[in-house]
Amino acid sequence: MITLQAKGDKPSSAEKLGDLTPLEIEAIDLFISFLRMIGMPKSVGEIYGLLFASTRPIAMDELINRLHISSGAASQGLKLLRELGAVKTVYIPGARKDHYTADLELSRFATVFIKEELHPRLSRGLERVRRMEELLAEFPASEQKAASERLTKLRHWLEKGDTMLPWIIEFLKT
Amino acid sequence: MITLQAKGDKPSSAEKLGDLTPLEIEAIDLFISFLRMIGMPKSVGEIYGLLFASTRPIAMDELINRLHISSGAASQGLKLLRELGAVKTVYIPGARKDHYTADLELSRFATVFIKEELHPRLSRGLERVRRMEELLAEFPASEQKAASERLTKLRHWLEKGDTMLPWIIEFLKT
DNA sequence: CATTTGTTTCATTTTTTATTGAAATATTAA
DNA sequence: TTAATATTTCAATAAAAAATGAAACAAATG
Repeated sequence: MITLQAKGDKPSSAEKLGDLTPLEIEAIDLFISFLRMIGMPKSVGEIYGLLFASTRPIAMDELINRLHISSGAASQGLKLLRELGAVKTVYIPGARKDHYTADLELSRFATVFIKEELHPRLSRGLERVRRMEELLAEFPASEQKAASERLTKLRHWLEKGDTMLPWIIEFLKT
Repeated sequence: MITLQAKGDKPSSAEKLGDLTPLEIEAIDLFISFLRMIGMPKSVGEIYGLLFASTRPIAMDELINRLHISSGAASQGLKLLRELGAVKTVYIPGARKDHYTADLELSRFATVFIKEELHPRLSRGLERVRRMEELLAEFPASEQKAASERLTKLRHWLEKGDTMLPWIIEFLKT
């Protein structure tokens, strides 16, 4: 593969089918790292990163070529990002292929993570604690006290965490 | 393996080398789910879950037997939890083996995650954005504006996120 | 409607992450 | 000491997660 780039070249000239520019690489790296934190595979970070770095809309085959990912990964990654609302399809007159751009509302990632991962887990956690508190009733009195203290502590903590989520969402949105 | 438990038995009788009680199972499940979210393997969740559910200190071989995990997983899991401060060694007069208890300061998990994962990533992200803003200088004026808007937006968002972390830590602690 | 082009699906493969358990090391007891 | 017990380490293995790419499907073109 050709990785050369004429010396004086300013970015944007070597794009399209060429290799990634330094700026693109930085952006991709950044989003790989962030999206991985909320459980997304590398390929999704790459896709969003490249779309974020690029002003003009990009078609799937360009993502495949420039990122060197498979069509499967590109298709699934785009689907996921579209479902999140993090990527939009752009209409380009006379273009056969679909073209994509990054939606810049970054809070979306945090929000989705909170709503779909964190909050449900806290809720299920709280249910569980209640169930545990019931189970505790059948314990010998000797153990009841210490155990129920722990459960109360755990419940308080889960409740507090859950209270916090809407704030965080709000704060990040504005 | 024996999984029976006489009908009238109240918990705590079948412990030690027996199977897990319903309460323990709930606690373990809960902590597997939570600790997995901050990137810890199942075995660590199991260990902390069992220690949390148990009032009395537990030795490593009991963890191994009751959770059916290997000595390696037990040793490494305990090491990690000790390093986090989430598990303490308890001195028991005349006991050969080390005994462990769960530290109940649950905010510790969130705090560690924030300080060791989230904050460093935001910092590195900010560095990167600055680097990108420099790279941008070499761009054709036509692309400069749109791109620099994005970077500014990204930078603001990272800064805002990073501001928030100390609050969250504070709030969860109290 | 046939053909070309673009996209999705999903069984297979690759990569990454976690677990195992035997051997090495450390610790306590006799 | 030495033997017995407890713990850690780490190469090998297993399990989980992600990526691949060929085949099925869909959409646009002429």
